[in-house]
Amino acid sequence: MPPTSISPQQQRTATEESARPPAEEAVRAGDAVRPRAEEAVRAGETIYQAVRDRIISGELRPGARLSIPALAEEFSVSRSPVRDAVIRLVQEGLASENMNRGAVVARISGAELVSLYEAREALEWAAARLAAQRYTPALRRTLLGLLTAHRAAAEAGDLAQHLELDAAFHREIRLAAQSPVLAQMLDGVQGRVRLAMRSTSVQGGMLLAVDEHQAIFEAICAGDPDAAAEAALAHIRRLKEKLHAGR
Amino acid sequence: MPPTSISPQQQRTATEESARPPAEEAVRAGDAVRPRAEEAVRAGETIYQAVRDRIISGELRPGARLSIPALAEEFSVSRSPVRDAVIRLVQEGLASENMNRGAVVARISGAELVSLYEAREALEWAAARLAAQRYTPALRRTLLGLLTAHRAAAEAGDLAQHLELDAAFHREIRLAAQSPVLAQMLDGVQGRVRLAMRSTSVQGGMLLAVDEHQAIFEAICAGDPDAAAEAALAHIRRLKEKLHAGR
DNA sequence: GCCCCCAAGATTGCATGCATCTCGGCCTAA
DNA sequence: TTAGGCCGAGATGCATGCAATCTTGGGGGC
Repeated sequence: MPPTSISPQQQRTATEESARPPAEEAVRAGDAVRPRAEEAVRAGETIYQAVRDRIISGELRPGARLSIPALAEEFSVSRSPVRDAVIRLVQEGLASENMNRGAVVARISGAELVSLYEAREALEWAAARLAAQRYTPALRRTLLGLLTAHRAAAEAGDLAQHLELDAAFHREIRLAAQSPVLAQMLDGVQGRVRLAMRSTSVQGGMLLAVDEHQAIFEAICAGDPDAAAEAALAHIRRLKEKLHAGR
Repeated sequence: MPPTSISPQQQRTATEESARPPAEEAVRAGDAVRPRAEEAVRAGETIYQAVRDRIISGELRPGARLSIPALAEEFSVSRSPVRDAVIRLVQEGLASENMNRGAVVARISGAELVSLYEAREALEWAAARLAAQRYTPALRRTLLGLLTAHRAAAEAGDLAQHLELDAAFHREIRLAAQSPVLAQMLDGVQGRVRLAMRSTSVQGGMLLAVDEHQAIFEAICAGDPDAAAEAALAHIRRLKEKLHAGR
């Protein structure tokens, strides 16, 4: 299939690949007047999501150019929706741009990474507290499953699985906190942290991370917000201090 | 003067008001080859700032339409930079949009306001801690000046001054924290909180706020991060609980 | 009288044109 | 050889065109 392709959804100038299917326009008889196109998502939204995924997954490294014409051609759209997407990525801090020189995937400096962790400390602290306050047995089951899998992965030394399950654990907690603003901020921080990790590869302590997660888990299940918050804080703070050391 | 006017800076299609100054092009002799136009800011940036100010200042109420053609005409630019600005405002949470129906100034629901305060609790908690760690005498002087003026305003019952000085106090602390990510998040939260206050007018406790600020101030000046964080937390938490009550 | 349908007007989202800007390579001069 | 400036290719930021969609008010059907 072609590299990627946005649902046409509207606007078919038919400049190239004209030869449009002649009478295909009429929908098969019996159909409703308009299938309504389920959701009708904007092209700009699709591109935003796609490029964001590439940045966070590491497919696009820090410093990589986000060329608007190139992306436009790749997604088979004009430059407008691509521009919209890039603007959003810049606003989000995942890309940075210089006047008249386009945007590049952001390079997270050491100082900014520390700042990110300072923010993350506070946010995870709050999220764990709220999660403990809003504890449900379903949460316990979910977290327990993640923890078990995580410990197995850590003992096996599976780094990819570790990263995946670590992120999943934190994601569950911020979902359980049921605070959309907190969750959105943590999402943003998480994305930028992952981006930064492409540059400064500070990893390790997989089993220690599992133990700390377990402490958070136990405090949440005990319905002890203060203990949960403290455990989360200690966990993130340790990661932050590893950054200082790893510098 | 015309309502607003973006620095032309580039692009002069010369559709209207053509009659361009003929030989004015050549700079006065002796000048550098190019004055470089100081900063050369984008039109979209100017519009973003302007509309953002209007939203936060309350000139544009929640629910007000952000009509792209109307704004384009007002600022005497095309729709493109206006579109860019609106996209950024939506991304920031100050506006919301429905597919094919444009954007409106965001209506912050009660639930979202609570969530905003949950996040603000955490962020102010962290900012006060960092400010205490990074204490300098200059910070002491600045905060002391603000506190004195704030107390006077509160005793005089000057609501506008109270709001102004309250915001200034918190701004100083998040500057003193020297954590760009934290500061940016607090900015975003603060903007949306102000927006929400347009709908749910819960105010009061000016003198109490001053007292709480003083407690934060004293802890910071004492170089006690834990006490500063706790004082800030208590301050925001009280405001949050007033929301619950005021509902 | 009330409701549904529909057409006009306005607006959105995307496509595209265009002037300016930046950057790389090449040429000239020291 | 190296420093410095000129030129061209490509990209950016803004302007504008256009089809599809949404909104709104009035007319016809019940």
